[in-house]
Amino acid sequence: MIALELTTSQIMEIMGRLPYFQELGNDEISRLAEGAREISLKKKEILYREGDPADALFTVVSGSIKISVGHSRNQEKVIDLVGRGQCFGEIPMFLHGPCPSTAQAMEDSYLLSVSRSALMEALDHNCLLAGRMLAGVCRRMHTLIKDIDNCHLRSSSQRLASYLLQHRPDMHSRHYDVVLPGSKHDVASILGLSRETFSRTLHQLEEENIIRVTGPQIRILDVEKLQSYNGWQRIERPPYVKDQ
Amino acid sequence: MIALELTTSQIMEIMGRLPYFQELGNDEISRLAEGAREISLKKKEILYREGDPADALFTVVSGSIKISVGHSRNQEKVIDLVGRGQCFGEIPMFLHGPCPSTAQAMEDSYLLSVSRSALMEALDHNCLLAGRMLAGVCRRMHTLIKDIDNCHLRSSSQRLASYLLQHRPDMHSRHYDVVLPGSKHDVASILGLSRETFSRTLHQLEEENIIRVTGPQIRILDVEKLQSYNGWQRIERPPYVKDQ
DNA sequence: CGAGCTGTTGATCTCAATCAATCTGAGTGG
DNA sequence: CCACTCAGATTGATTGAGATCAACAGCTCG
Repeated sequence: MIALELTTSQIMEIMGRLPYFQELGNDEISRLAEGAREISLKKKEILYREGDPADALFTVVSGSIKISVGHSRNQEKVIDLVGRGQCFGEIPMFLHGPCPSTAQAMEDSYLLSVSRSALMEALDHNCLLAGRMLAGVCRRMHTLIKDIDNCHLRSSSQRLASYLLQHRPDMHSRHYDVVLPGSKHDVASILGLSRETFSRTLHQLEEENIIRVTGPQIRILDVEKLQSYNGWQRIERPPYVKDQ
Repeated sequence: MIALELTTSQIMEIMGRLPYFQELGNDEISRLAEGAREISLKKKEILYREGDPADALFTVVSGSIKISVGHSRNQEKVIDLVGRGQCFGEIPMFLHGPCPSTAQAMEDSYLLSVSRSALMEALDHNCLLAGRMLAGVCRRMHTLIKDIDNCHLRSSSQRLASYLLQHRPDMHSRHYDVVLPGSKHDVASILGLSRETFSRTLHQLEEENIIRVTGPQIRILDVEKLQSYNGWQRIERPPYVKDQ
């Protein structure tokens, strides 16, 4: 992990283009930039571990970061894959507690970190920023809930189908591509499957001509069949009646 | 679902005591109260379902609410049990989208709802409120992440042990009680177990004199053994070496 | 009382984890 | 250019934990 020496104005330049901070007042950004650092991570490098203290919010400028739990127990479960422009680390920031998760670079990445003090200062004066952060955190929570729902579906093919349908660009597209946001291992972990099961399930759906897999790209050929996996089982079991 | 006819001043009285809104300016509260309604729910009554539109934030004044997903598919997975003073419904509120989950009263309950317009108005002017809501949402996300981690642990006894340890009042207490926040069925669902497996696991730990179960109350007798379930398995598998 | 709900216990079965082996392609260096 | 390594992905065989099915015990409530 390398902290680069950029000038404040360079950092402001970068921040001004990030979703959270764009269109904020120039003085606001400059104060935030005072508490900001740029961080360079090599592929596989770990930014923080579960339980570490934290006093900064991170934004991905380039590259991608894997957020996971259970890393220390050797039972990694991926909860999010954060791409460029997105933020992470809100939880320890606002709860003033240790990190609940581990953050690891999936490829060489540049991050911008903003210190808690600078951020809190900005939040005290700028409601626009607060609103964006609320929306941001809610969005993360929403995908988390979707993933929980997904992992709770019984069969592996249902989970995969549901995942692929979640990434449908719009309600009416019948064919579309999904590019896996990480290695098959990591995506399997998001789905709560072992990499082996994930691989098998992928091939199973391919056999049935529902999808076509080309490396990390999955082309959806038959949305209806995919949905039938998902919407299946509408058990309307008759109520149990004793002696009848 | 009954919307009671309370006077604005009565609502202000109630709001002033809720965590999110206490200590806000009187004029702020009165404007929020304009957009507020009190809602009465009977036990088992559903406030909203997955996919419903929503334009209000809810706070539990008394009673308790179960938040779950997959309700419509007959595969309910409980993601949160919300008690008095706590808020829910932030996600559709800030994402301007449909509810990702279902909210159902676990007992007769009173709620206060605040309309989106009133809340947004307040957030635009009051950074204190925004900060509290950020902390609130982050806290919910934090427990969500803990639960995901938990459900990903292999054995049922590990999950139960981890759950019970999460509710330890402080790091040093060796004996303590955990009162289940809902029916065994619902708690089992939080742990990602069937109620049958949950029951069996409970009795298994009781057999080993680690806990004592009395209805919804669980007394922890042996924290160390409980921790050994959790911290167990520190697989330090030697790296695979071919022909050696 | 009987209906309905929650929780318990027993028997069975299924699906995904696990172990193990192989394959592929990218990267490295002689 | 080939040999070698290494990480990721795949495929096969096995198995065990937990879901499911089934029956029942308590309990509360009208």
